[in-house]
Amino acid sequence: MLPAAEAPHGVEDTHDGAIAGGSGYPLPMPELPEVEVTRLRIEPALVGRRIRRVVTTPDSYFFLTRPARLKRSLAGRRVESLDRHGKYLVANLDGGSRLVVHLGMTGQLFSSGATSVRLLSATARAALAPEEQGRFVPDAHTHLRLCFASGPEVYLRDVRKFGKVLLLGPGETSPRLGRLGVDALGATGEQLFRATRGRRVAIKSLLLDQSILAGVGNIYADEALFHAGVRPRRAASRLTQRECAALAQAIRAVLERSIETGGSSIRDYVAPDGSDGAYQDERFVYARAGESCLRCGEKVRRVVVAQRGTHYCPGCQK
DNA sequence: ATCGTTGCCTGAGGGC
DNA sequence: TGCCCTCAGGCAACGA
Repeated sequence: MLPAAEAPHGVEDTHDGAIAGGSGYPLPMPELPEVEVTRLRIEPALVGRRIRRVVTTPDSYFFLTRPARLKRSLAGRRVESLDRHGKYLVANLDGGSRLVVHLGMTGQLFSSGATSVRLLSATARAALAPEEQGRFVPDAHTHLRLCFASGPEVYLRDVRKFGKVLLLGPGETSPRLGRLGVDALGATGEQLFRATRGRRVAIKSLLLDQSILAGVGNIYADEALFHAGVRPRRAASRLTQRECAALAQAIRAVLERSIETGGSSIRDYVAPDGSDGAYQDERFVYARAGESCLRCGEKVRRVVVAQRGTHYCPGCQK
């Protein structure tokens, strides 16, 4: 795939299917695979480049660092590297400061050099002048816009503003990052077994706890529990060592597989270059309530656990 | 310490 | 057609 930064900064390249709506499935959120895919795709447009100017929307709770300080501190900084911790993206800047981004539920990080951009709300369509058909124009949801001396700009767009952006000074730490548990890609059965001891909450709730495993969200929690054969409402403390091993293995497998296929994109997730992830086609339970289990044929059920839609197969999961 | 609840936000979709 | 209502949910803060 062509790195986003190599695509010409022009209308033509953003033309094809640039603006599109959703497909009608329930809202997923960017989880570890989507954030990792975003990281990989936005990296070429960010790393090695020096920020010249920063444009933001008005101050709001989206900004854990006030816009005025963001603009002041980011201007002139060069992006040295881009890391991911769980669902957080961390841009390391020269001088030692770090720009931290969380995509929340509807966050989109992409560059104007992307080959196409699938925007989340239809209102953005109205922002497109006819002569700029297909080319992204920063709108009211575009909370952060990074301009460089030349070449593509980088946008952080978030319709619902559940995402967050903050700037850490040299050596400064963040409770948000500090609280994160082990990255879910490296989850082991032993870690999971230890973390579940003495915990009476549903195993699904525990999987969503970012201080234990960082990166698992609603979709992959449901999918991993399916593959491990564990019902989401089981008390965490009741899982056996063997089940924890199976669950850790399932978590790693679904996350890795999703990264391979470009991340889920049922509706809200949008790759910076607009390409769609295909993992949605490999879902066994998520958003399949009432449909037949692909493995045993029983009807997939939907319940609410930890205030979140939760899907499982009563035939396959015990 | 752990657990459950609340609020932040806005678009989509259903019902009438 | 269009309005009103509900739902979706990551995360931190809060109260029990």
